[in-house]
Amino acid sequence: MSKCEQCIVRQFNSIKALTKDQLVQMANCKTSYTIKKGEPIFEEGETLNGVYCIKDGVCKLSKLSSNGKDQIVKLVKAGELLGQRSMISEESANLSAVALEDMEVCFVPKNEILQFFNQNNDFSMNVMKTICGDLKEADDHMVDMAQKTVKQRLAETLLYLEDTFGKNDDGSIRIQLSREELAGMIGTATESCIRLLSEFNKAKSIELQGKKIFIKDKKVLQKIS
Amino acid sequence: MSKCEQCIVRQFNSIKALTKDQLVQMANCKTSYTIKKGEPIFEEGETLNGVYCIKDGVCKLSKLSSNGKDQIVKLVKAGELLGQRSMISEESANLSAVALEDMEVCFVPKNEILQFFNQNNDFSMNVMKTICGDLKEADDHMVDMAQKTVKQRLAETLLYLEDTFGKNDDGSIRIQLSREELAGMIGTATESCIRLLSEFNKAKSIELQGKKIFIKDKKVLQKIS
DNA sequence: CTTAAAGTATGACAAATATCATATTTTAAA
DNA sequence: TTTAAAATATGATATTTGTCATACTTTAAG
Repeated sequence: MSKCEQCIVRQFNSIKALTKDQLVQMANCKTSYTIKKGEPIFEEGETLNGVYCIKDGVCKLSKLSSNGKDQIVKLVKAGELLGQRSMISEESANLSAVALEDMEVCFVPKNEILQFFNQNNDFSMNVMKTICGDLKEADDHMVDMAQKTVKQRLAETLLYLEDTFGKNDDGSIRIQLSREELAGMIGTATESCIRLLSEFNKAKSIELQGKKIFIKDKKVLQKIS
Repeated sequence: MSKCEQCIVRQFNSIKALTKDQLVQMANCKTSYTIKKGEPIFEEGETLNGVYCIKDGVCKLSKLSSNGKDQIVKLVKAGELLGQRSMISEESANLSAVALEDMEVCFVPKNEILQFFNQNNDFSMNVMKTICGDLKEADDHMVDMAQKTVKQRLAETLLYLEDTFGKNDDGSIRIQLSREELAGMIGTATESCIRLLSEFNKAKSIELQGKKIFIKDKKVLQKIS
C-alpha cells in the first residue's frame, strides 16, 4: 500500500490541505485501481460510495442525451478528484466517467472524506472552491453551446486540448480523441466534426496525420473561436 | 429594520439553518432594497461584497456572449440566494442579475455570511448543497443546449416556466418574459422563437394572447421535448 | 390623446448543420 | 497474415436555424 503522503498528484487538488495524520489515515483506507482505456470508472445513475483521486491518465465525464448521443461535459486529468459533487449532494452520479487512456486511480471511501471535510476547514474550503470553479465553467460552457457555431466550438476545443494536455514531441496534441468523441465534446454530429477538421486542414490552420492533430496556426483558430 | 427571524422566505434557503442569535445578527447588518423591473442587481464582472436574499420577485442570471446576445443561464425567484458562488470563489460575478419583475432583496455583507459559514456547519452544508444542485442543473442544461433542437428546448422551457412559476387565475403562465428573453433562455434568435411559438399556437399545444402564453396540451409539449 | 419607439409577427432567403449513402483507411480479432 | 469490423472521409441532400426586410401591434413618453 503506497503512501498518500508521497503521492505526486496530492499537491494538485484539495487533498493538499490534509494534515500528515489525515494523509496516513487516507493511505490506510484507500484502494488503488488500474483502469484500461475505454473502461468506465462509474456510470451515470450509479451510487458512489466515495471519491476517486486520479493518479495518472485522463477520463471523460459524459451524459447520454435523449437523442442517444453521448455529450462530453468535461475532461478530467491526473491530480483531479472525481465524485465530489455526488458526495456532498448525497445523490447518485449525474455523469459517467470513462477512461480515455489507461489510468491509475485511488478510491477513498465517503466516510473518511466526510470526516476530513468536517475536521479540516482548509480541505472543505478547497473542495468547495473546486466545485464553484466547475459551476462557473459549466455556465460558460453552456453559453458557448447556446451561442457559438459548431466551427467556433471546434476551434475553441482544439485550442483548449493543446493548452490543457500539451503536445507530444512531434508537436501533435497529446490527448487522443476519436472523431466521435471530439464531436461529443463540441456537441455536433461526427460527420460535421470530420468535415470541419478537413476544412481547417485545407486552410492550413491544423494538420491531420491519422488520429494526430497538429495546430499550425493558433491565431487563426483564436480568431475563429 | 425588519427581522430576518420573521421573514417568510427564510425557510426556503440555506438561512434556515442559522440560529436565533445569528438571525438577529443578520437582521442588524442587512440592507433592504427595492429593485424595479428591468434594473440590475449586479453585473457580470462586478465585485460582490456579499450575498443577496430574494424576498420577492424573480430575476434572470445572464451572460453576454461573444456574438453580442444575452444568454439567460438561470431564473432565480423569491427565497433563493444570489452571489454565493462568487463569495466562496472570491471572484467577481460571472453572470449579471436583472429583475424580471419588481423585486425586494436583502443584501447581507460577506463578513457576516463567511462568519456564519465557519461557525455553523448546517449552514455551510446547505450552501454547498445548493451550489452542487446548481452544478448538476448547469451540466444538464449544457447537454440540452448541445443535443436538443430549438423546438425541443422551447417546449421544455415552456413546461419548466409553468411548473416553476405557476399559472395566473386565467391559466396563463405567471412569469412574463419578452420574446427576446424567451429566445435568450433557449439560445436562439428572437425570430426563430416567435416562429416556433406561432407553430405551437397553430398546432393548439399553446395559445397566445399578447404576451400571455397558455399551455393547452402539456402532453404534446412533453413529447416534443 | 398623439406619436415615436419598442416589441411582435411573418415572408424570403441564406447559411449552418444533420442525415444518409458510400468509399477508403485503420484497427483489432481470428 | 488475413479478414471483418470500426473509424475516417466525402458527396448529395434535407432540415434546421439565422438574417434581413417589412408590416403590424403594443407600450410608454410627451
